[in-house]
Amino acid sequence: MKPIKKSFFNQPTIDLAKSLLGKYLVYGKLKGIIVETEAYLGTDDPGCHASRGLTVRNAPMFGPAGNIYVYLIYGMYYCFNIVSGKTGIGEAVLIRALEPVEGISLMQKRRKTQKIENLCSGPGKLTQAFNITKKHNNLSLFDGPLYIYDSKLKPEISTSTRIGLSAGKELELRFFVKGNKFVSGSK
DNA sequence: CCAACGATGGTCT
DNA sequence: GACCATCGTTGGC
Repeated sequence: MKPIKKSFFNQPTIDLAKSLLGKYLVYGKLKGIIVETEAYLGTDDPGCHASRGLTVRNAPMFGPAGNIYVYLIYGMYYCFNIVSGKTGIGEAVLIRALEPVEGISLMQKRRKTQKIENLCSGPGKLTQAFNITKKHNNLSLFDGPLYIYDSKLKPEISTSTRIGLSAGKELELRFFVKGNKFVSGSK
């Protein structure tokens, strides 16, 4: 098991959002299977942070594919995104949920719960479980400490509208593993 | 079960 | 000063 090749991130953002399902997110001894993602499509997508052009906050989204974009939401939680598309267009994939695989006891400690289904089943939960913060903003997935590992899993993919948006909510850009109990909102 | 709501702070107007 | 790509708790049934 090793980090996925760089060319994997060069596919179109919607394809990448689907392809990431079933892959591993790895940080030290922590590992989880990506089971839920959302695509954000640059300046033409009203739900995307990049829709109003380059700002201090969204600058990492305009960087090269495979970089990391982390931002603070509601003053308390971080969201973890993988930058996608060509440099300068502001696209990214939000990682919304993971199925915990390794390092579960540490995740339980950080999340203050024993319940496995509640460790990484939401964008704010998984960053808490993995201790992903603003210090990871604008790093790349090739230089550590965070990596995407390849897998041979071929999950069945379901689609829906994105969650929590006020603009662009009609677009079907959320992708998740069908029937997986670690997807957000599954309780 | 589920709907409503408050916490909390950076970013942008 | 308003707006969030959220979550845990509360209080109703």
